Amino acid sequence: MEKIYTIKDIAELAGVSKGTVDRVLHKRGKVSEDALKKVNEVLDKIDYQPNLMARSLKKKQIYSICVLIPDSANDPYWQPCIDGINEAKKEFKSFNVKVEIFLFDPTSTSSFVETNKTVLNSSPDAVLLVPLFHKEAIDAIETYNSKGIISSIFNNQLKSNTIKSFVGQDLFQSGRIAARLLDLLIKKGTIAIVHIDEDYENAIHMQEKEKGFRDYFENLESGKFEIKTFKVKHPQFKTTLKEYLESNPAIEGLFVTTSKAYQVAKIIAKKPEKKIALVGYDLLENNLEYLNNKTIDFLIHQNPKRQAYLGTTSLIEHFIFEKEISPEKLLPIDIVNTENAKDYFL
Amino acid sequence: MEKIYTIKDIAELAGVSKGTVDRVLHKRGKVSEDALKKVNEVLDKIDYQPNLMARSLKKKQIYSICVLIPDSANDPYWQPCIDGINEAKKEFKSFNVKVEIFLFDPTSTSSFVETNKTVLNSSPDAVLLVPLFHKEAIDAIETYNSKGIISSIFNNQLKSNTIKSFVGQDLFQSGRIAARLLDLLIKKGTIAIVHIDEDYENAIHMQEKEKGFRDYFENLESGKFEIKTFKVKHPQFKTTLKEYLESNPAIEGLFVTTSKAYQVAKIIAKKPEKKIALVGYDLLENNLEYLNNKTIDFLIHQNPKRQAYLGTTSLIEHFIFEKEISPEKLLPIDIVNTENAKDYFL
DNA sequence: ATTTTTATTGTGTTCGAGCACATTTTAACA
DNA sequence: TGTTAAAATGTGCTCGAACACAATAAAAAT
Repeated sequence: MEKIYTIKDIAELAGVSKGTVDRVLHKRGKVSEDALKKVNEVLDKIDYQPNLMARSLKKKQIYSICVLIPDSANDPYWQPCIDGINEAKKEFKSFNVKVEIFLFDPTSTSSFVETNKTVLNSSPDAVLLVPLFHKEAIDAIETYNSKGIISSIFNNQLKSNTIKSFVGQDLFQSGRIAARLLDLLIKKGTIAIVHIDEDYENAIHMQEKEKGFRDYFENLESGKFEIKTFKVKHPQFKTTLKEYLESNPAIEGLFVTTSKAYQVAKIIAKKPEKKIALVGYDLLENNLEYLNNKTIDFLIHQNPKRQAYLGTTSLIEHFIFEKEISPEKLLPIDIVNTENAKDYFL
Repeated sequence: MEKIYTIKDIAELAGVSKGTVDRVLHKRGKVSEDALKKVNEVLDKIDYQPNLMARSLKKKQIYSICVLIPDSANDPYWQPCIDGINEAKKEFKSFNVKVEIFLFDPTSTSSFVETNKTVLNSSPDAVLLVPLFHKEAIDAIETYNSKGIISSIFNNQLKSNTIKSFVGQDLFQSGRIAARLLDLLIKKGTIAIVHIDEDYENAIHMQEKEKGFRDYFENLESGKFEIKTFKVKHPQFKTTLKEYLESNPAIEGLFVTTSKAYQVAKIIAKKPEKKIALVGYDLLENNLEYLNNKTIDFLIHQNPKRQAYLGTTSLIEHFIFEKEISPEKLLPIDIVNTENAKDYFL
């Protein structure tokens, strides 16, 4: 256990006052070359670690972090995010940080824009957001950046060099995993990728998952599988899918790229004459129900709670511990079946 | 954002001095009923959260935590634990905690006992240990307890009411997961549970995994599977397993209950005439090699790094944040295949 | 040489909790 | 009632870093 040095120690070792040491440490100038040298010599010899307790006790500044996430009233997928953020808040409650959650309607672009405006008005030190709307998110982040506000994103990837950090999963790989699981479930046959409820062109996550999924089978070269894509939006969903399945009786497996696998499960559960393998995303209650009755074979866990937690803590720790924010944090892609589902609710 | 109260605030609100408030908060006595009432009334109205920065700045006591883990020179499974502990150390380096790692030889009971003696001599505030040897671990924990030293365990479960906390996995469930995966991999046939390299009677983890595994198939009632058990210890391992497989040609799947699946893989990889499904534990390099060439189908990740990390941080946070130590923390049981293996190395 | 200006260095206070010690109040006893 | 013991309460210093401000030294101007 090596000695812990304080500013006072350094001052004594260098033969100057603690004020001078402080000026050197913070590069505030007003230090003679002679004194600078003396202090730096000591600093080179020892490993000075400022006492963060003392620092944050003294510093009056309260850092403000705003988190923008979709309202879970519209999509239960987002519910765990709140828990993750609150967990981070609780963990750092004694520190000088204020974390505020702002909800927007995931079905409304203008709601997203408006919420960003509100956030901007409160002029926070950092913003963590889910960039659900590509163009609008880029704009918002640009604005934050121009005001010196740090922005991080999670859940959805976005290419922008003003973003400090992304927390999420490798969606291409995620698609490959789904492919591997379906490869295992059915040894051959036709598989349909089902994109529901979101606009394919605007949903990069769907595209990435599809790419990864197809990539797996292309490299397999077995020729045992045929992959199709099926896109559908909500209102007409039920009948459309039913028709699609009836006109494609060769389909042995389905890969649902969103958290809406339960909607598909509802339909294929009614056709017990033939078990269709089904892989989807996210541990929503509805999904778990069909996982447990084995209509859904596997769910891939995107761990929104942990994403939100890590996104928040990395910002908090940046401010209070001066930790660097890692530009990309990819979470493991958890494979969930009947047996380990409950483990993921910590 | 509700106001943050300090002891001084409370003193003013209650019309007493901060010394009195301090006595009430810490139940140090020497407070008149009248003053006690006044302070408690204020305390009831507001939500006082002591400033942990100020507290740990003032408190000079350095808490000492010792961690006892098997030496990874003997078994690479333990290597990640060191990383997990160091991560915890790094995270809390500014706080008044000292974490020391002690290694023991996992093949030697006396090494375990000796290391515990060394730890005891350093009289730490808490001990986190891997109770590899059942009886000796109970004894050690008993001794720690009598000296007022908190003890937590991880990786291996142990029933003892003097233990503060266990971090690990539900091994019964873990066995069920392996069963589910093999059920999926082969639709019928004989499956052997392979216990290698450890003494079955002393290794509760093996027993629990076997119980869970058998439980799954018993409740299946399909009659499609036959489950056998095969125990073997190191030296003669290779030839014995080969003979066993030859004399049991009906075997379609193997479940290896330890991290030594690669040893089994080495053997069955040489019999390409028939693919035997193989499920094992832990992301050792050797295992990953066979996972990638698909000799091993699935690995169950026991996440030793996270176990060690959580075990350590829960003790640290107990001391510096006065957090309660949860008696049991069960980690998710991660299913790993070729596609998501690399995700688990953060 | 003396004053003024500027550069450099040192001192002292603050943050909030914890605790030792000083001071005041109350009770006990002669 | 006065004295002493005991109980209750208040005061003030400390932890380490940050920063304002005072103090000193050096340089420039008169």
